[in-house]
Amino acid sequence: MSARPTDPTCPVARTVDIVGDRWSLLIIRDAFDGVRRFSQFQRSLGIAKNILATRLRHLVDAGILRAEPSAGSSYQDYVLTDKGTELFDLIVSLRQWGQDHTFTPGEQHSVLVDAETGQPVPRLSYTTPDGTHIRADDIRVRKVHEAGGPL
Amino acid sequence: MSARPTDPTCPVARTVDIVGDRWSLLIIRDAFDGVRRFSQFQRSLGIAKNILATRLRHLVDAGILRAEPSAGSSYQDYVLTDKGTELFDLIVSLRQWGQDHTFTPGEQHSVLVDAETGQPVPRLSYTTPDGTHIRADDIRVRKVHEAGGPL
DNA sequence: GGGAAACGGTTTTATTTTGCAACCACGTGA
DNA sequence: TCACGTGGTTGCAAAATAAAACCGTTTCCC
Repeated sequence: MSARPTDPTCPVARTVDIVGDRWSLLIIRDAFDGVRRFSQFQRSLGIAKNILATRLRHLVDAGILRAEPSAGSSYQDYVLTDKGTELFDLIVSLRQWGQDHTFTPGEQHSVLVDAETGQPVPRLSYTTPDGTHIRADDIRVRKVHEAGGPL
Repeated sequence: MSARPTDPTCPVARTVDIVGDRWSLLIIRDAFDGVRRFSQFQRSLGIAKNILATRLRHLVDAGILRAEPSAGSSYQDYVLTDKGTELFDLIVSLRQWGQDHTFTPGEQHSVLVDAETGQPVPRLSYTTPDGTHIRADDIRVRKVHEAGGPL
């Protein structure tokens, strides 16, 4: 996806190189919403067919989507692989920030609901395994060239 | 940033319209790492100056960065606003997925460490306020046109 | 089975975005 | 003051994206 490789030691940069463009992110969002077929993506996104084709190819090549035969049809479905499904947190992050910062109070938007009960999902936050919340000030990034003990 | 407005009821789409491109995301990443000056961004990213200028302008217009006078200089700093700082989860999501899926076992990469102790931050996961972990299968998206009670 | 429409693309061509290099005014440092 | 760094802008070339036409296959429907 990326022209020139970005900082090769930064996981953020590597992810951005793979999914860091408008259409890829929206395709992945749709995939989480159950969109599977070429024409469904096209209608949902209003994307040109040629660029949809190249994006799907890239995402398949990247192991994020898998093309598999569609049930009861000779066409194929594009479905999230496990690797793709693990982009869930990323889509949630996009969604939550969008809810918080791009809608006026009364404005309607789609919401996450519990698959069983249909109840809205409360706001999610990042925590460590022991339940501690982490915010931006709590951490910093240690680059690979910095000292810091073995691994 | 976006040519044609995407689905106006989807918070994911709105966020993608604002920060859903390679350079904006990397600029925001750098901002979290303490980069503040035009030339620092330029050197860190290897980005052309004209496109850096337009991206910074967009991010300032979007309220994600703020241009403020640099301490002890007549130049200015670009610093994250509160709105921008709340993109922290998004950058963490990019980072964690990148760590998990774009590095081979032995390969070195930058890591998040505790600002105080310098210890690596354990893997973060999304939880509800009562501590429940949420995964992709647990939820679905309810679109605005679907019924679902008031609001 | 036959015709029409939908599907899943590819190709061609136009438009937009990006990247590069040169340039420039202002600040700063020696 | 003289050179260099900063923070851009401008003009041009290259690349990515978008729109439209086209095309073989599949499915729908009678």
